[in-house]
Amino acid sequence: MEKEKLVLVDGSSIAFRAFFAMHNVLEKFKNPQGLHTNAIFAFDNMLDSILKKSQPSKMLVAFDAGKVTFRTKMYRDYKGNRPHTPGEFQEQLPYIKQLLAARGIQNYELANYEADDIIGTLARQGEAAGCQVTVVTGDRDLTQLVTDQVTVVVTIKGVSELEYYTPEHFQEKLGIKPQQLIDLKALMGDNSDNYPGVTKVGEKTGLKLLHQYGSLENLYAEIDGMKTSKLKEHLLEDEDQARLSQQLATIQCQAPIKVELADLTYQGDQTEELVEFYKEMNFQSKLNKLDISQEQLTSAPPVKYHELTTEQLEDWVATPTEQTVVIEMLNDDYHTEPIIGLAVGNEKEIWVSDQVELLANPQLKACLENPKTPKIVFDYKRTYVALYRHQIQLQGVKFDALLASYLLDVNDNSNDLGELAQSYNYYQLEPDRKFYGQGAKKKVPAASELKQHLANKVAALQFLAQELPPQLQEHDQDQLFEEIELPLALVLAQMEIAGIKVEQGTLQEMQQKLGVRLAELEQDIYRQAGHEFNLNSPQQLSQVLFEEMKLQPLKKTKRGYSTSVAVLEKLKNKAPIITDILNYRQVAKIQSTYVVGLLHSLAQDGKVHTRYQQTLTQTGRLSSVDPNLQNIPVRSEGREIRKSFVASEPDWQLFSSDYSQIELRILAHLSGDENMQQAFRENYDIHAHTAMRIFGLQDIKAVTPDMRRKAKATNFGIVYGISDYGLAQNIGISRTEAAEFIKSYFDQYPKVKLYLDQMVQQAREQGYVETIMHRRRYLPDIHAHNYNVRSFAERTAMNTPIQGSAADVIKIAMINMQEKLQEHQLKTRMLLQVHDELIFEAPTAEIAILEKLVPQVMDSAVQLDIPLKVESAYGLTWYDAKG
DNA sequence: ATCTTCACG
DNA sequence: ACGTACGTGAAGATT
Repeated sequence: MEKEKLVLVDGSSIAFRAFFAMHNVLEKFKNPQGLHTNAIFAFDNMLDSILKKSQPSKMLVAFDAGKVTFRTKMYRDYKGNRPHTPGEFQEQLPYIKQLLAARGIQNYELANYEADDIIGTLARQGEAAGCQVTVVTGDRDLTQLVTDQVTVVVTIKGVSELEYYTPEHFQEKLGIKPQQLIDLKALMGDNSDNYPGVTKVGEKTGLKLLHQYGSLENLYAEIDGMKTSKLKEHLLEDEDQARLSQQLATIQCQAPIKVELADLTYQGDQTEELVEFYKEMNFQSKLNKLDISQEQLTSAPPVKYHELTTEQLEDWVATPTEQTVVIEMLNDDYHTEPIIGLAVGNEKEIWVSDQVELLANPQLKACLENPKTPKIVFDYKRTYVALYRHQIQLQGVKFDALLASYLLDVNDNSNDLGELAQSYNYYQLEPDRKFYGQGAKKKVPAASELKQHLANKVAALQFLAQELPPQLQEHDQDQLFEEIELPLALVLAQMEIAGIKVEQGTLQEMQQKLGVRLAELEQDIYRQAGHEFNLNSPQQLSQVLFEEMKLQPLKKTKRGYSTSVAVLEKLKNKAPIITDILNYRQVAKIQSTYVVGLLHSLAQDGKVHTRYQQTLTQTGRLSSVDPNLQNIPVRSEGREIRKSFVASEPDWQLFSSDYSQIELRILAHLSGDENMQQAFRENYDIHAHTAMRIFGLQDIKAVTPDMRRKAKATNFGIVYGISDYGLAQNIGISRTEAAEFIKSYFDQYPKVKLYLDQMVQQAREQGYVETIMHRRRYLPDIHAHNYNVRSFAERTAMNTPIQGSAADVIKIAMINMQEKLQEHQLKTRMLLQVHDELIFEAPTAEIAILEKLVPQVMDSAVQLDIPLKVESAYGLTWYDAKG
């Protein structure tokens, strides 16, 4: 028969470790009642990994009962130097015990004894009963219990990195037997438990003594034979302390515990209790990991629905009320994904079908296209594009729960209706990740299940459509939602559908040429290295450079030495191979990401249709995927890629307009700094103007290119949330110099300084910062104890209102622009947005109109205290349409 | 799945 | 004393 497995956990030390392991997210892990939950969460993670690894049949988690123990009676100062445990930790302990109950695990504490003693006692009992015992703790003291039957697992970092102490490992590590640990501690004392041991004896000396004498007992028996030394003096002088420390270090293995081995049977998760507990703690991810049915998660009856058929449509159309619309696709790319089902619902009934042909029904089409029938959706843009592919132009959308949830909190951006509903304590919709599975296991379930899922989506959406609008109002975000994000979704859908034409031939030619160059560079590099290797592997490259060629590594990464451009640039003059590598890197990047990547994204119509992610960034910017058209090269030779982007019709051209220094202008506006505002009003070269001011020059003509470069970097730094270190890195000056730059910058633009300080202050006081259109970003880390984490939040507080307001401005401009194009009945199409730039395709005949219209619309998007500036360019390709 | 690198504003 | 500039996405290697 297999041995019974007993797991004993030092709950006190593990909970404490768990708390600090997730201390950096302390303020993010709070349940709706304001209880901190980080230690509970991390503790549960640790339970998962123990249960998985050990598969125990018996288990117990022991806790310290209080500060007073038999050890404090022996020695008043025992653990007397422990700092006060934080309240955020204390409050979680009762819940950790509740968690244990819900997971079917016993916990126990005993007055006057520490968790260690309970564990020691049960470990010996378990051993005697023939169990295989595993002890889990954050404290190395417990390793004194190690035997062939008792393994002690000690957490090294956090709660995930573990060290397994078997007799062999213990021997290897310390060179003594586990039981000798007690005598070692008797000699060296314990700082964290605050007992002294023998003066001047630490781990090294202690071990040496034990190797020589075997035990404390023996040492003092033979101490007369020891030759005279300071050490001997200390040993004699501190004998009492040593003997006391020995007692303190000894784990009591016969504590008068009131639990028996037989009580410790591991029961397994108590599903109902655990579900309630996770709900109370707001542990959405854990709820979803539980292997339970929908019914077990919610007590409500299943959502009722009708099968939507052609005949049913008659009834449905007859009642034209507010409709909730769900168009389902399995994967992300709605430009190509097939629709697998649809559902509609009003306040009375829900209809569902997996028959996509229904979309050809004229009545259904008419209803979806009727602007007077208000619609509720989740992801307007996705829904619009999917229906557009079925010749339906969705109209009348008045609420998008995805957009609303993004505005309410940009942090939880799961983009999943089920998860969103759960965060509002609505549990009748499984998240898609769980319903469809993920990775290789992802698939569409049987029709009946799918239809129930879609009906659940409608119901959840109806719930959210009630829940979210009042919150938008409370945030003062009605305008942002109704006049910006919602109409923008339609504009973006139209841009994505239009797509931009890419000349396949141009790219293929580039692919040829670059392929030849890459092969040459590769051979050159192999020759210089003396052998072939994988040039794309930073690991192998650093082997060649830093080990074989003995170049000086300048920077470390997590896995080895960095081979980034910054490093290689500095090594350039040490070996000719570096230049070739840099060259290879640049060309390889262009080839793989842009030439080959773009060719893969080319659709049947010869165009690429990116998707703009409207609910992703923390600042309100858009992002672009599949392909990313917001990072097509422009600074280097990769710019050639832009020659393949062309207008889609003969005698049309590409036209591009961009805001000049929009972020600095917004800073000038927001801060109200007179000096900066004046510079923009007078239309000075802003970086030169800054240089003149911070270098104390009388005339802008006295500014050298290098001064301007540094001033430009400083301006950027200000926008990013300045730090002397960051600025120093960027322009290659010392930190002291950078600090002087910043000081003189703030002297010249005093209100900028004031404004940035205010933003940090505001984040501290109200927990978030805002853009001019009330886009909000919460910054819980602003209170972090960790300097780095806190500093990051402070820089974010400074940067987000600037970057985010710029995003607001161009979004408004895009909506207005689309309107103007229609109003003037222009054929011009808006195709791309690159943060501060809009790209259009236009008949050559309309270019002259655009040259006036686009800048006019863009710079009047919002009224600021200083003018906005827009610059335009056009040409046959995107390469040419760049000023 | 995560890391490293590098492209953009 | 601490060690970072803000916001993104894709490719390829490695775990």
